[in-house]
Amino acid sequence: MRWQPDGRGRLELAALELYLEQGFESTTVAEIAERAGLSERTFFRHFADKREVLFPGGDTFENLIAEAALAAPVEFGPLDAAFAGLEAVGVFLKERRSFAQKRQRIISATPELQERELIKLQSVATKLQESLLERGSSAPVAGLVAEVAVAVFKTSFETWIRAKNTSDLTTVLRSSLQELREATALSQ
Amino acid sequence: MRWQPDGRGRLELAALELYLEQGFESTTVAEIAERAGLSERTFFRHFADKREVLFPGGDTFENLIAEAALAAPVEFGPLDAAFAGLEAVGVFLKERRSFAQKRQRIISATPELQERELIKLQSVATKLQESLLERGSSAPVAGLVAEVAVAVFKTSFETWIRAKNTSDLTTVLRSSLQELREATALSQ
DNA sequence: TGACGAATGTCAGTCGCTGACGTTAATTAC
DNA sequence: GTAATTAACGTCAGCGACTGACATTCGTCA
Repeated sequence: MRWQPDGRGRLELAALELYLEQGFESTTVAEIAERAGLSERTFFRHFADKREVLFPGGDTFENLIAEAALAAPVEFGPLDAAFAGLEAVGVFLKERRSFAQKRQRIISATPELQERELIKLQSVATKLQESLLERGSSAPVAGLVAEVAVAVFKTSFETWIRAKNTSDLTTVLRSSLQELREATALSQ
Repeated sequence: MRWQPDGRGRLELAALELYLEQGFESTTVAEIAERAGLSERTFFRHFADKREVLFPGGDTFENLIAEAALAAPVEFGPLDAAFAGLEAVGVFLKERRSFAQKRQRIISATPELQERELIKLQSVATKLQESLLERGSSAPVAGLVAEVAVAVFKTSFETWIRAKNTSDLTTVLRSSLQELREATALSQ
């Protein structure tokens, strides 16, 4: 075989390493390609741009959430259904915490990458909204709840990533939901 | 005087027009500068990049929200304080609806610009969080509520922009908050 | 008048990214 | 088993976003 296997994976690994070593901005796509033993042009065949290499998996993430939300018990309201979706991610990330931490360190240091992450979360919200619509929510409620659920996810994820002990994202999610309910309850 | 006045303003106007006429991606910074009677280099002295020209005002927006949230009555809980901040934006945008619509048409057509908009909203959330902290909220609650408030703002703003009749953003915000409270209330 | 600073211009250069075209290797068809 | 097809990669040329360095013009103020 002329080519080493899994060129795409090698590019992802090389990019992660170089972004950690030198920072995102001072790393060149040519450098990444070189470390992966490929050409720059090939990098752009695998990834739309220099940032996308840090966001693999495409829409598997969104689909995971959407499906789990859809599969939630019928008696669940939209918010609980949405959270059933988010908890599926919690399970998914359980084994990948250290990778997620490395990745997040890079993203936190780079506004460009934060933008990309935010738009990914936005598409999660959109997908989630569709699920809630299918479950019978009205359009305004589905949009609102999806957006709010993702907002809660953001804060929970951040807490989970920063935690010293290896905590459970699902647990954090549940307590955030609890806090949300308290904060939205009308003060009596 | 050698230079026409308000170069920056001319660049903003030229950019808005060209983005509307030809789309964001097929518009060149050189074109914008030319229409404004300036050089490309000068464009980049006024704006960090090609997108930023659509987001003028810097952080006046965030400050407006943060201050209004801070000025809310002491007896308000964090969520209501946050909404007091958002309503200040509602007032601010009242007279600028048609401009906001043009701008939003461009943004909606361009993922790159959506990314930028999202990170602006993120910095609003951060600023808002600081206000809530000053009001005495705990860190987790402030973060959560700020994030959720901005999420509600996003859906309200979208509704307001799309409305056929010239509705009031503040009104939309209030009804969204009401919907949020219903959605988070435990189903009895 | 002359020194200084603010806004702009010019130029060269790097880097992200794309289109066009050619090459190699595995697979599939016959 | 050979030929056609396809998938993955390489090379090259080129555009456009963005930056650094240096020069210029104009208003201002001593």
